[in-house]
Amino acid sequence: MMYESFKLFAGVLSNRTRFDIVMLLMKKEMSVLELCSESAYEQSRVSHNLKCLLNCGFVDVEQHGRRHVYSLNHEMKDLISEIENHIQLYEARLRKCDILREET
Amino acid sequence: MMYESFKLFAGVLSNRTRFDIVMLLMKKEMSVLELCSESAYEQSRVSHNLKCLLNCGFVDVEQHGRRHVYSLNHEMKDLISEIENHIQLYEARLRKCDILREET
DNA sequence: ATATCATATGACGCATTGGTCATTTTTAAT
DNA sequence: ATTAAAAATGACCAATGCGTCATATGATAT
Repeated sequence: MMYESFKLFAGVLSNRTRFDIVMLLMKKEMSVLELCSESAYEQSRVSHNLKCLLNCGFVDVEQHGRRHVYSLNHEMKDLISEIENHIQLYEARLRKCDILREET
Repeated sequence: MMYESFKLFAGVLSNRTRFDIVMLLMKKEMSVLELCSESAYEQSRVSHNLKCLLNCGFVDVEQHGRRHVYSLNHEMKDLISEIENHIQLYEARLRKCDILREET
């Protein structure tokens, strides 16, 4: 079981589009179009990936008129910011292994 | 940059074969054949994935005669056991969302 | 030197994933 | 009721990832 949930978690976030969306939603809740303009990804792309995030419990939606406002699930928010810390550690370790290129 | 390292980390572990190998190496260091028999994966499969794990800094090798003994990078070991804790949290959350099926 | 054991590598094929385009659904405004 | 705005969906295609099979490399023992 452990693995299924890890795979789900990792799979969701190891995609640039979804990762970016999640990071945007870390700041504030947004509608689909707002996410589009902030991310510069096209609408259907954002929608498809929001659906995925919704299915996996990463985000919640609330509908106001014709805007669907997406927010990061507040429990996920905590979890993700903790993961962020770990990743920074991991980054440092990867650099030691010369896996990651230095930024230009 | 953050994303690249996350993707690397997540990508490596969101594969059943590698995940299993890592979990086996959490217990003790092993040769390729030992990993094969413990995991029931065939040799080339294990080798390919060990190479990946090696490239990403997850594991180290030491050669004794014709045995190549793989061990979990000790820094990674800490990191992974911390991640394990988070995943348990995440699992609980996913269950609340009815994403994960109950075990049979 | 040859045979055998342990591991690594390469090439190929299948399956999965993800993005795009076009279209549809839903809601609000006039 | 029609139009326009906002979001969702479906189908298709391209790219990627992964496992398998066959083969190669390296190391030890005889």
